Amino acid sequence: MATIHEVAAKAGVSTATVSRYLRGQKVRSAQAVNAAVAALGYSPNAVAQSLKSGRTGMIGVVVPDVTNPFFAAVAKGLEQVCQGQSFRMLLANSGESAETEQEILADLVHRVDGVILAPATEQDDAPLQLREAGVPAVFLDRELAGDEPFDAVLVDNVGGAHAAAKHLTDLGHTRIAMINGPADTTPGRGRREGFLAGLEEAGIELPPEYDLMGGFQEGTAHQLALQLLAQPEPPTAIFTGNNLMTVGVLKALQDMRVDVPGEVSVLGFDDLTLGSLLRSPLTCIDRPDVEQGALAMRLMLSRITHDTPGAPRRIVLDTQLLVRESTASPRPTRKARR
Amino acid sequence: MATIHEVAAKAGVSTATVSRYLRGQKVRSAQAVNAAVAALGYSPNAVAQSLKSGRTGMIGVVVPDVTNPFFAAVAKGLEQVCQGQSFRMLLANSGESAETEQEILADLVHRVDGVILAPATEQDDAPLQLREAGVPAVFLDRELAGDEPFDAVLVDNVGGAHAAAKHLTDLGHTRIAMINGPADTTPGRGRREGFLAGLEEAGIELPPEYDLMGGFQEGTAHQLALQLLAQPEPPTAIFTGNNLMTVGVLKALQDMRVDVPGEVSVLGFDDLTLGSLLRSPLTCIDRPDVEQGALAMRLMLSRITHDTPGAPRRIVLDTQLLVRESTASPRPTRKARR
DNA sequence: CTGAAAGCGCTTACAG
DNA sequence: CTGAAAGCGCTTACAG
Repeated sequence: MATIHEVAAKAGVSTATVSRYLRGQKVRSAQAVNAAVAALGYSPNAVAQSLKSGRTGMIGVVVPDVTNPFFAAVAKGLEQVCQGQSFRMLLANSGESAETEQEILADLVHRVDGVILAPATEQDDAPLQLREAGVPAVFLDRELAGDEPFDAVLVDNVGGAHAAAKHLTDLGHTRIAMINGPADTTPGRGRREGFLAGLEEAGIELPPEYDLMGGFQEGTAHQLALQLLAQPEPPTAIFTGNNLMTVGVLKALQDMRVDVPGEVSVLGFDDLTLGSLLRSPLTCIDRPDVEQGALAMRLMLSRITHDTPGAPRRIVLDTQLLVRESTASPRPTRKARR
Repeated sequence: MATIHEVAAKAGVSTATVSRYLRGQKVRSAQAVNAAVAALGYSPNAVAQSLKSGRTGMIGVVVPDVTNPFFAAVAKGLEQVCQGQSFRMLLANSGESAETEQEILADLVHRVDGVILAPATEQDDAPLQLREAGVPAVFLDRELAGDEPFDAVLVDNVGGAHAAAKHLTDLGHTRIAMINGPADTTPGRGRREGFLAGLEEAGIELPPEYDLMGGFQEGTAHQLALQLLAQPEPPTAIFTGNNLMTVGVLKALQDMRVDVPGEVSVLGFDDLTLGSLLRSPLTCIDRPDVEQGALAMRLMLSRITHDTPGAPRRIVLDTQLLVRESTASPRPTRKARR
């Protein structure tokens, strides 16, 4: 690949002049420089530019799993904003592991202008190194437990889960179970809190055997759902902590030939891509996922390009109860399944 | 952030010694250097290292849309292999636009060690610049029309679509429609070719009014499906060119209250994430998507790290017909819908 | 083993 | 407007 020196030589000028020409400054030899650039197919080396400027034009994005449609949608929002401002995304998967996340951040710290991340847990201290290194960070959908102030774009987990509980109790359910993700993550904790509060308002308890927790994954939710169905008194409604868990539960119910919502109502936090095409179109707590990504990126870029100072901003997006067909009033009589 | 100079000063050695120590060489002052590194929280600047070495440790990945679950799955495969070899992925969306792709590639060319991409069209010549720049390229799921030899990891579009046609004709369908993506893309062309061949074997034609084409998107497929249903003699079976188009068609059929497979059978190329949970579990042409990504990344890394020379490799993965419940024999009698 | 020095490819005050 | 020169933060032959 041609360097600026070759262009300068060919055009009979100094590298400074070539550099200036490329940055749009007036130069006497514009003609010659332009010709040389074209002839050599020259484009400046971005790595060298970064070393000089200290800017890389890249935003690191660390998510637990790109395959999760929620994060895919978020990535789309991030990308849209990013691209418009000629920044690029450096995408990495932490796989919900704090160690992996730590490695990724250490590697990213010098090659990005900022990091947008969904930390593995709320106790995670890996992100603190970003602050020490002076790299702007924006938390996405999750934050840290400490009172370290960071920018964050979140969703109203408590409110959403509260609405979910209300919907189920309003329908008349009393035997309600929750299959949720880890309580040491922002969504896990918030959704639990909101759901319990909602149940309590209706005077309903969540007995331990209905209070199940696992990774935010399809597989674990599938198992937990089977466990639930095997109980002497299975619930008539299940609230699931995220989209992946909803899928696991729906598959378990389908495997066991349990009718939804006839025998069991299902309400998920987060919609499914094909929510409306399902055998039982999913009732869910919906939220603006693409927008969440777009907001996070805008927040980041305003920090970087306008060098916006000031206190961290915490944006909390509203959720919406989307009533479809996977929830209904419980049947008057029910027998335990086995 | 601390530099190697500060570490050297603190340890009372030269920067060369610090550098050597960090690369695992034996140095007399290991103790002191180690202490200085720790005290300053030093980590080498990856950008500077790249400038020296010419290696960036990054692989550019350019796809039309990360939100498409197929590409999300591919991205997962790419990521898994990548991470294991301590490379990072620089992900960009071309949005099916050759211009955007061109810009992205121009920007990426200096900051990545290789590019894995799904070109917007087969006539696209943007990727040729990668070759000129000496940047290894691997085509993913799509290739170029010319006989430019490039590495590629593809899927057997012709064979898969052929099997799809056979399945439908075997069921007894004769009025079969195809809603496919652009013929100037590898999948669009191949699937068309295979499907037509399959129909022909059964002595069935594809009349122009059953031969619909649009972008590989949900929206266009939705419209085209409505168009199909409005015809005096609508088809009894529809083959869709990709997952997004399948969703569009299924939604259109649901909107119009058309029973699947009672009134219309649907067979899609590529599975849907929730294929089994749908109202009519989808019969489809399935393929190993995560593996396709993993293979592409392995191919890329073998080019880069082993500096493997030799002719371009073209890997074509097999597809599999997955029969579920969205296809059935046509009803003996049918009336036109309106 | 070690350090001084050159150089990766740029950009930008500093003189002119 | 222009060029020589310094410097961004590293690494690595080259002498010692």
